[in-house]
Amino acid sequence: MATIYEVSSLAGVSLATVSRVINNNTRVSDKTRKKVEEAMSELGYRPNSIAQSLASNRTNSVGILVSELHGPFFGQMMAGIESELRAAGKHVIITTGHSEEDREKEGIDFLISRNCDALIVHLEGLTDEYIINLSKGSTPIYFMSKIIPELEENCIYLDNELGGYLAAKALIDKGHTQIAYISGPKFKPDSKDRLIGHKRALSEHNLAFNDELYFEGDFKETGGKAGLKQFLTKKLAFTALVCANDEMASGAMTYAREHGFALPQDLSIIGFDNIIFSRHIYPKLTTIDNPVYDMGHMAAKLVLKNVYQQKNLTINHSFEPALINRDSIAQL
Amino acid sequence: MATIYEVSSLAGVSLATVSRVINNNTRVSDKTRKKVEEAMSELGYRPNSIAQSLASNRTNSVGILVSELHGPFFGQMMAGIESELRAAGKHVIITTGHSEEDREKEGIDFLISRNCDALIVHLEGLTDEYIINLSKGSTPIYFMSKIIPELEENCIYLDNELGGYLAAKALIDKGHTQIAYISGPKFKPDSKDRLIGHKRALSEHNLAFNDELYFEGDFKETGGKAGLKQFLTKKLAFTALVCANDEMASGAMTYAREHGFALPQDLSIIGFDNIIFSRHIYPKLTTIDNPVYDMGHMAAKLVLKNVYQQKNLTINHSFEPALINRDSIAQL
DNA sequence: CTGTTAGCGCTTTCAA
DNA sequence: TTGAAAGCGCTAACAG
Repeated sequence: MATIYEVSSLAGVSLATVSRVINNNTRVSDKTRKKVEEAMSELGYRPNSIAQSLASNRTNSVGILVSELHGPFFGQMMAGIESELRAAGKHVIITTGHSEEDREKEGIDFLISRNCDALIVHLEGLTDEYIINLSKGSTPIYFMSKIIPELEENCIYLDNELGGYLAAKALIDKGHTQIAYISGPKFKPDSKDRLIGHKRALSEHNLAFNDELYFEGDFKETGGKAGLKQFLTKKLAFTALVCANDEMASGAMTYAREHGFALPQDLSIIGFDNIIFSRHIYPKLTTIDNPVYDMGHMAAKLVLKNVYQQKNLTINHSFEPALINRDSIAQL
Repeated sequence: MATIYEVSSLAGVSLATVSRVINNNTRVSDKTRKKVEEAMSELGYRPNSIAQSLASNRTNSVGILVSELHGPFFGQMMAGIESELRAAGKHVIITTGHSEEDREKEGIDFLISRNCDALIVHLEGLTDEYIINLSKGSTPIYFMSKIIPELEENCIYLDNELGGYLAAKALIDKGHTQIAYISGPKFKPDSKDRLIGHKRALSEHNLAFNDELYFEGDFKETGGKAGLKQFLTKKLAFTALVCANDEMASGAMTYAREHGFALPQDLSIIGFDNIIFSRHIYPKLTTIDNPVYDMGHMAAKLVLKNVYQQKNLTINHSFEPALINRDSIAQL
């Protein structure tokens, strides 16, 4: 591989000049620039990005930490981030935290030790305290689907409360009054906020929240099954079920059908997230859209603006969920 | 951040010695090693990986190119690769090619210019000729779900022919003789091989392949719908449908149900890939397992062995698909 | 507008 | 077993 030296001697200019045309930032005369460019293409020269990084203290890489690499939620998120960053010539280094405190710590350390210019992370296991402390380090960190008051400027988040509200309202609007609720893990803020919104919708319509019809799930298929099972064995009366995400909704549907329910006539179900498959399951799932892809885009823009000084980027930190009407709610 | 200099002066040894303990390869006396380690931890020293890369000409990063970041197939693949590599202290730089020739080229260039030690790629748009030429470069490249005879040692692939065979056989074993087939894009080797296996199963059972009951799909939901629609408008008789992947199977199911079919009684459907959601759709999809996660693992091992000289790694290049029996095939 | 000259922080011969 | 010293390929003052 040709180096900058060879280019400079072939073009008959100095190192610095070649560097300038590579980074086309300072003024170089057109004539000189042309000479250099010719020399570069003649030698098939490509700058060594490692050397650039060492000298400039910038790696043009941003570290991403997600809980899992698979799964529709993170897939969309990564796709949103990567497409934006890639277009700006930056690359992404991706690692996983598996929603566990230790592995998240480790993942972040890993990324930081890799000299990423910035991090975009989706954290589920770490405490806010730890996170705030982390943010004092020299690597800027941005947070997906999370809001930490002290670090609000670094967060991109969804209005989960509104989402919970919309889901409940969709059911109420179709005449449902006995509504069961399968939540995500209580320790996750998303779960809490969605539930708060749910309760607000209920009380706005003078409906009481029934603790018997509440179950704490795990955001996975199994949680949906377990929750519905519990409601059913307790022989509770309800016509509708809100699941705090689509995966649980899918699990609940499967369980319901296995136990003789006709869907949605015997039981209306609404999910949350609008993952790609929600329209493939049967009946097509009515759900709340969670614009993760867009949020990924926005997180990337935030980095581009703050870390790479890109101009003219409008940032908005808060995203709104929206109801996606499909076939899983029956009119009562 | 402390540098190696500070460590060396605090420990009262030379640069070289510190470097040796970092890379704990050469012999350093226990006493010296201990002194250095103490100095390192006292300063909170962490080697600068960029500088290491520049000096050693190794970046400890492997580039991954997938068609898409979302989608269950690539998610599993990346997860397999990342977990193995990460455990070895390597990191992955991920980018996308969107199945298009130009973007795949560009993605590979991008990764190479990033000085990756190796590449693991899933290519769909590039010609074998181009690929073979690429392999002559200095960055070793490994191929997922692909077999290029000249580069077989660098490929990890599935026996698609066998998969196609197993799918057809599953149907035949349940008494089906009129079988429709929705293929993936013809230009993809996977599509071709699956079809070949399908035909072999047919002829082994003295069944003729009916061209009328063949449709070239796109490996997406829409392909499944379009294919089934065509068969239906032509008013062809068939009791079973094989779809060359699960996404198309899901699309076909939706279409069938919208047109009054009871599944699987009126139409048996089998998919291919065993993506996570195949067990969530209704009826639960009988399909052919494609062990992408394991294949990802293996690709990572291949890199660890060949590029990072890790020992004791058994490599096998070829993987076998297997039938996953669920509920979407009716006994005739 | 262009060139000179220090480094960036580490690895790696080569000697001792 | 340890140290000295020469880079790795580039950027970024600074000077001209």
